[in-house]
Amino acid sequence: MSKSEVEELPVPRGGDVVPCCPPITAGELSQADAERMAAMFKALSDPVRLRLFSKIASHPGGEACVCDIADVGVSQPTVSHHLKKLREAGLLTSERRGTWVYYQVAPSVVAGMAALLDVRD
Amino acid sequence: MSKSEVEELPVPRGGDVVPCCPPITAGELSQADAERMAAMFKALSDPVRLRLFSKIASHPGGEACVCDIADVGVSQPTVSHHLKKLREAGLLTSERRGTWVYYQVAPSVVAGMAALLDVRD
DNA sequence: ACCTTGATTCGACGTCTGTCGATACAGCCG
DNA sequence: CGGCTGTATCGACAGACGTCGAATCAAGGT
Repeated sequence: MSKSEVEELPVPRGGDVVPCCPPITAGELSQADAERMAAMFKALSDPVRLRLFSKIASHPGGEACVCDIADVGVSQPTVSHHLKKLREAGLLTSERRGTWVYYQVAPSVVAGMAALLDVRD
Repeated sequence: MSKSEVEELPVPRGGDVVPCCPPITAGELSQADAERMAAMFKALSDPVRLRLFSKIASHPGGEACVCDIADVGVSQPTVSHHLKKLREAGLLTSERRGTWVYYQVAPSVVAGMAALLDVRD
């Protein structure tokens, strides 16, 4: 087994919109859908991760170097740990360019979360 | 101190839209905003809570009796515990009518979460 | 080669969280 | 009143989580 670790969610790249789940008002979530979505919400359920995510999302192009966003009040290993969590949840992708590592938001995945929360009544 | 417990977020009722936070692409979240939003995402970060929430949201009128949604595979005290968490996060309100307790979704709060995740690029 | 800088992994620690059974509370109905 | 049903609280416990310092890996520069 070459990947016994936490399974990394596949991250769709490009402009394709991935309808992860119907709006939550459309019907009950299945057990499987609930677990997948819960994992994504859990990734954003920490203030540090939320700030890291917002720093990346608000950077031009939706991407940022770790060194640009590391100032969130915790140690640098902790920042790395949180970025890994966000990446494993499929909300971010990472790419090494020379000395630095750049993280990008996965827009379609985040849009899927927003679509789930469409509760207009 | 009459409420030394977990502080319950105020739940706006009625049709008024509450712009909790600007889209996450608009700029970095402040520490305080990050903590408030993280608390909401944390409330939806559990599969059981997500299924309870979806059952209520998909009920007509966005409200449901506990007895109608309690079948999610965990014990009744655990269901009650999760509903309390969702209520404390401001995502649900509760109301006792006779023997039964009805939970309703707080649409504007959920809409605020969705607005935060507006990451169109 | 070596050292420096950026980033990840490792190991440990205290805290928070989800779960349960037992118990208590709130209304209805005989 | 006394029992019954629906819901909430309590106390306990195992497992997950966030954090850190130390160590390791990756690229560049001198």
